[in-house]
Amino acid sequence: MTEEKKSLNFIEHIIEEDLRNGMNSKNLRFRFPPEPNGYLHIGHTKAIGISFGLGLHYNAPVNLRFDDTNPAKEEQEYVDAIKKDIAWLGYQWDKECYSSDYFQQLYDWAVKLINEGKAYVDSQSAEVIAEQKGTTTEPGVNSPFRDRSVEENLDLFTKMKNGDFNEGEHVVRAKIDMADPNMLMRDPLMYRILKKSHHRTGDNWCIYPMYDWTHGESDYIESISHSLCSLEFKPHRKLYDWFLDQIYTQDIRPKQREFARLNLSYTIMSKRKLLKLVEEGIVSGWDDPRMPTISGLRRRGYTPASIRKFVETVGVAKRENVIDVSLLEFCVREDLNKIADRVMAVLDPVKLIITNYPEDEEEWLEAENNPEDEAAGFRKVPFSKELYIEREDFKEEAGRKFFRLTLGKEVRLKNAYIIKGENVVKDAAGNIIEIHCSYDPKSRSGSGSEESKRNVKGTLHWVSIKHAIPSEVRVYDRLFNDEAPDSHKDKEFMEFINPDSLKVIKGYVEPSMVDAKPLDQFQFQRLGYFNVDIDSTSEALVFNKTVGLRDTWAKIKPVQKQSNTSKQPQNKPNEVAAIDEIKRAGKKYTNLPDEKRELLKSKIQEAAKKVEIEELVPLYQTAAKKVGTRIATIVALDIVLQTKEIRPDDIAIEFISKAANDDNDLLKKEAIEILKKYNID
RNA sequence: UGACCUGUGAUGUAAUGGUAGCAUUCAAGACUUUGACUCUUGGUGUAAAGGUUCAAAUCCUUUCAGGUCAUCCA
Repeated sequence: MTEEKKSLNFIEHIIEEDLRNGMNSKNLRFRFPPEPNGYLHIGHTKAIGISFGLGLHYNAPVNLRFDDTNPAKEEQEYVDAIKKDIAWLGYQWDKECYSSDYFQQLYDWAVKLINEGKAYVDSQSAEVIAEQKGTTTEPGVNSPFRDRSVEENLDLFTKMKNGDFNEGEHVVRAKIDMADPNMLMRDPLMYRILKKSHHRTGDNWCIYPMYDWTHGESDYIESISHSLCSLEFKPHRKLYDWFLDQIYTQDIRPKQREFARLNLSYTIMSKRKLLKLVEEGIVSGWDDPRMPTISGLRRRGYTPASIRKFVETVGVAKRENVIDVSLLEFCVREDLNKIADRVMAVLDPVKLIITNYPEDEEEWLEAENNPEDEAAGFRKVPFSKELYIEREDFKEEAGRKFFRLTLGKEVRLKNAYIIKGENVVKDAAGNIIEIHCSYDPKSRSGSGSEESKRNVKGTLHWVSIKHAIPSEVRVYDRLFNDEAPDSHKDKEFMEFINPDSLKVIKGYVEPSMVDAKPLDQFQFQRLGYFNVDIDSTSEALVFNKTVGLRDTWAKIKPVQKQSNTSKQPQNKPNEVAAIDEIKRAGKKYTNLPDEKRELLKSKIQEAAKKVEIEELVPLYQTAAKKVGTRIATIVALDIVLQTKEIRPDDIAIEFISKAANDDNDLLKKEAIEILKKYNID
């Protein structure tokens, strides 16, 4: 163990405190309890990372427990997939457990509760029980069956177990308090009748325990010390503890603690919604490389180490969060940079002819596999008179910031020679079909000559046409165009699907790639990280783009006018800054006293002069839940209209009217004033 | 109009009454046979108001904002 002082998260603080209070660290034990009803996704990795990370930190065992109490939704297929994914991530569980293994114990304890008058059989319908529950502001009423005798309860429970009743005829409920402010304490269900085969217990049971009755008791059976789950289970804690109180006799008593779940920008995380993407054919399956599932990420080329690093970096706390995908991307790049061999591939080719290079000559030049890893060694790449280079790497003439090939300028071909652009050949439509250039024979990389060391500003990657292997390359973009596709009250997440999330293109890779095997990872130099897809064969190579390289050039080059209208507007830096300014101001707006608010307003107005209406609309939409941002956006819109001297168009009107009907008075006031100003009803 | 939870730069997370730190993003620069990597530098922050204290992000009060809770789901 290193002496390194890492800051602790709040869960570790809790554990440290328990240890200080006399808990033996040998009694520490954690668990990860997935329900086997779907595939694991990046959100689950946080929970996995927390519990298994704690196990590693404290050298404590971590159980993998399948929470399989609902045979209607669960299948063995998912159990297998979950185990595979966790193992792939690099975590080792101690025991493999199943809630279903505890059905008998749970049943026995339920009998004990009935005997003690703490549970009863209710014979009402689901609807009636729901009605009697009351609401968050009104207490519920007792079931007429609440005071059945122990004998009757026992008899009915036995018959339920024996299959004498149909589904829905009876349930078992804990007898707690129908007036408790916590809805979960209002006589929660413990058992329901389900005449379904279970993937492990078969037809042994036709009554199945509910989550609340199962979870804490399972933790107890397994001697879990700290039972960590996500925040939405916070209200369940009271019940968790109540159930434990009924059966608890030993020293070790599990503790439930809750953390905020992971949200990723431009991503959805709900199993139900992911399933919809699969079912509607938006993606090719659960392992489609665009999916946020572990299997999708694996196929896309993400490494276990990068995902573990991501989870670790993201941290643990109790507040709602949205993590930017750029952090995930950073984590893969960081890992792949160290381990991926570099190769050359051209994805958008244009022919380059070296006029003074001998016709039939070919040379096999030495290329370094990975400058970050000396052990990676070298390989040979073939050079010849006719090459492909990236179309984007040539311009007939260009400004001084363009470091690539232009007419009359020199650049280096990576691992090869320095060349100079001479002239171009165009087709009838004016498209460049060939670039002619000359090379400096003495400038070969690694030859040791003066010329080989000459410094030219640009270096291009290339492939020899004769030797290159044509391959399929799948280039992915985010699946959704919206930062938070499932947080809009008035819009379905499906509306934000990016139609260009997959582009299949034909690329040319260097011949060393013949031996590439599925899931092998490479850096296509100057382009990004790519891996070999599982669809790939030795006859037809298929690559996935894992992630691009960081590209500072792309940010400064002028945006080309292209037809892809679905892309978000490429903001110029000062507009981005202005939008940020508005966002930031909005965040504070509602909390300020009036005078300060005026000050903030003038700030917003200043910033608003630099933006367009089109940029305000999405800002308003993403801020659906943030009142301050909505107000700031409306204030900004007002100024935009004024300074540009335009009347609001339909979009703007819709946008203002929506604001005028908002619950927040401040926002309402601002919006109504604008409507008045332009005489709109 | 209840109960519970949560508010720290753009994003995420530290500081447990004592110097607001780290990572990512962004910006500028150095280096470069990858406009990558690496390195240097820089910007933005404790929701608001009041109180306790020598000292408050931290404790108290109020306000504001966000979230969760009424499946025979987990």
